[in-house]
This record gives sequence, C-alpha cells and structure tokens, in this order.
Amino acid sequence: MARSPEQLKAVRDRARERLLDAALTCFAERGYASTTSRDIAAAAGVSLGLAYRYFRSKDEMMATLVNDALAEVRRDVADSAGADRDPVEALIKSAFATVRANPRFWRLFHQLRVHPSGSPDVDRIIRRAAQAARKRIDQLLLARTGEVADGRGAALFAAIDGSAQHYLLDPKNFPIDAVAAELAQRFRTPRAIPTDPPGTPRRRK
Amino acid sequence: MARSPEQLKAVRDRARERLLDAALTCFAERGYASTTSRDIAAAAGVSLGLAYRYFRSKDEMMATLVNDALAEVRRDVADSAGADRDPVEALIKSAFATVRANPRFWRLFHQLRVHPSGSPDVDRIIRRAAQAARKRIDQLLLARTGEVADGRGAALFAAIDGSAQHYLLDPKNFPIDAVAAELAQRFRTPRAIPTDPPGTPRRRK
DNA sequence: GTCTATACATAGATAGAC
DNA sequence: GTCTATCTATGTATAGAC
Repeated sequence: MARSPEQLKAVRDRARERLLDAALTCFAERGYASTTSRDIAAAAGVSLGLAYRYFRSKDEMMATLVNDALAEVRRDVADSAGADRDPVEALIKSAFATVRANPRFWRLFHQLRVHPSGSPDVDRIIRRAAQAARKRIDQLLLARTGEVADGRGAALFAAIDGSAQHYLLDPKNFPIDAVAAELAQRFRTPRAIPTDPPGTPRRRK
Repeated sequence: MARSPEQLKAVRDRARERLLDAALTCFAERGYASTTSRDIAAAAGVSLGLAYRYFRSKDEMMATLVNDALAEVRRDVADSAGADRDPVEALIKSAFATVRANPRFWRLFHQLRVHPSGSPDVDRIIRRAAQAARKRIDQLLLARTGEVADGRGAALFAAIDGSAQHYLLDPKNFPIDAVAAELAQRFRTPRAIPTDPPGTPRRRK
C-alpha cells in the first residue's frame, strides 16, 4: 500500500528523533568523546549507515540536539515567567524544575561548559546561554535592591548551578527540595541578615 | 663521565615528573578521552616510546597522577586544620585556597566526578574523596548547631563546589574573594536569618 | 529508507636499534 | 634512557546493494 507524503515524513522523523534521543543519552552518560557513532546508532536501533544519512557527522548530531533542547528550555523559561512570589525563590524553583525535567540535557550542557566541543557553533551557544543565565540573576538582584554587591550574583549563580550538578550526579539521594528551600531563605533578601549571630562578640573590620 | 646511581635516578625522575605534569595539563584542558598519549609525550618533550617505559598505559598515568595530587591535597588540608575563626568561614577559605593552588587538578577531579574514567581504582578514589568532603561539612554543621537541617549540608557543599567550578572556568573574571565573603556570611549561622525581609507581607504556609 | 561492506585515519601499545 | 618504526584495534565516514 502506497504511503502518502505525510506518512513518509512521519517515518523518517521517527528514525531521526530516535537517533537524537539516543545521542543525548549516550553523550550525557559517557561524554561526547567516549561515545562512538556506532554506540548511538545501536542505541537508536538503526544501522550506522542510516545514522549518517540523517546527520553528516557526530558533531552535527550534537549541534542539532543542543539547539533543539535549548530552544525547549527557553520556551519553558518563558512560560514560567511572571510568577508573583519572591523573585529569588521563583528563580531557584524554575531552575531546579528545568533540571528535573531534562536531566540528560543538563548533564550534557554542563559537560560542554567544562570541555568545549571544538565546534564553534555549539560552543558559542553554550557560552551565550551561561552568560544569559548569569545576567538574568544580576538583573533580578538589581531590581530588588537597587545596588549590586560584588559577589552576590556570582555566589547565587554558583550555588544554583552547583546544586543542579550535585542533583544530576545522584538524583535519588540529593535532597533537592530541601536545598531549594535553604537557598531561597539564605539568598532571599540582601542586607537583611545580621552580620553576626546573637551573642557573638563584635570584631573590628 | 659516569653517573652515580643517584644522578641516574634524578634524571629518570625528571622525565617521569614531566610526563605526569604534562598529563595533568592535557587531561584538565581537553579531557581524558580527548587526550592522546602522543599529546602527553609531546607536551612533556619526550618520545611516545619513553612515555610507555614509565607508565604501562594512559590509564596508569591518570591513576598515578590522581593519587599523587590527592595525597598533596590531604596534606594541605591537614596543615590548615585547627583555625580558630568561624568554622564555616574557615572551611570556605580553605576550599578556595586549595582550588587556587592547584586549578589543573581540580578541573580534572571535577571531570572525573561527572564522567567516571572506567578505572575502578581511580573512580573509587574520587567517590571517596567527594563523600569525605560532604561528611566533613555535615560534621562541622552538626558540631555548631546540634541539629542538622536536611538541606543545609547539601546546599553549602553545592555552593562551595559550584563556586569552585565557576572560578576554574574563568579565573580572571570570577570574583572569588567576594563570593567567599558572601557564602561565609549567608551560611555562617543557622536560624539567625529572618524568614522575611522587613515590609514583606506575611503569607500562610 | 535501510542495510552491509569497506576505505581511511588515528589511537594505544610494543619491538628493537642506538 | 631514549628514540624510530611498527603492529593492531577502533573510530569516523562513505559506497553501493536491496
């Protein structure tokens, strides 16, 4: 029975999607360099030759996959904007929600930050995304306080990023909700924290 | 002119040391899998054949190198123990000092946590070291407060680790001292932080 | 569209001369 | 101790049959 053009496209896309999905799994688990194109093809359940009909190189698989995943993340972030809770808390919650929703991608993202892939395309995208996140945090803090303490944005970003990474390393055992609460509380308001706990003897600067 | 046994040993060790040093640089920069044994030999200024006279495999280079570096870190940690400042602040300072003193190793360490090398020897060492760090933080908090809030140790560890990683990614631009101060202040004393800033309307749990 | 077979390069590791 | 030359396996990518 002859297939309509739409059906043909659907079949093709299914193989393509499976390849991208398999690539994401392999890259996230073993790393880009340690993943062979045969690994990916096998994980997707297709032949090596077919993989190279859809993508010209391993590198192109990665670039495609990163682009797609990042576009999805941006959609999610846009959707969750405008929450009327405490903005720092909202930021932390939404960051952790994204990580929870797509652990494989974030493992890969993290890997790419530490070891640039060599593809200028991919590497630029990653750098930009990290910069954008950092900038968003600074703006949020600035809007809240009117002034920016030097290390505050950097510390908050690092704390969120570090927590996300520890979660990804061992999702079962990392108390992500409790950590979110801790961070939200400790970073909530600038300058509202007593420098010393009650009872601590004062020391000169 | 004939060399004494001591002199011969010194020459041998020099080549060996250079190889380990070159391996650390390459692994930290490009990652274990992307580094070839030829890269390492070239960086050390010796032939490939000689590299394999000192180490049986690329894997053994890594294991040796990680063991040596970690032993040094442990010595440093032991030396800096017993500081009489605020213990959380002392912890943060000593962690950042270690990272500053040996950025290449910590890059490698971080890489190995995310992507185990496959060598059971190396991987066990890395896991243990991370667990030990986490445990040390929990004990420190416990001694200070008598009770452990669920996410506190995890959050502090993640914040320190995340900051170290951000510093390693871009040492010139990361304000590590300001971040240390921020973290020390925010994590200093449990339960001394007002839940809401002044003027924030109360909300129900 | 999908497969098998294969070309070609590079990597890890060894042999053997000096 | 140090090098060059080489073996062997594996990895990326392509050719061509079905």
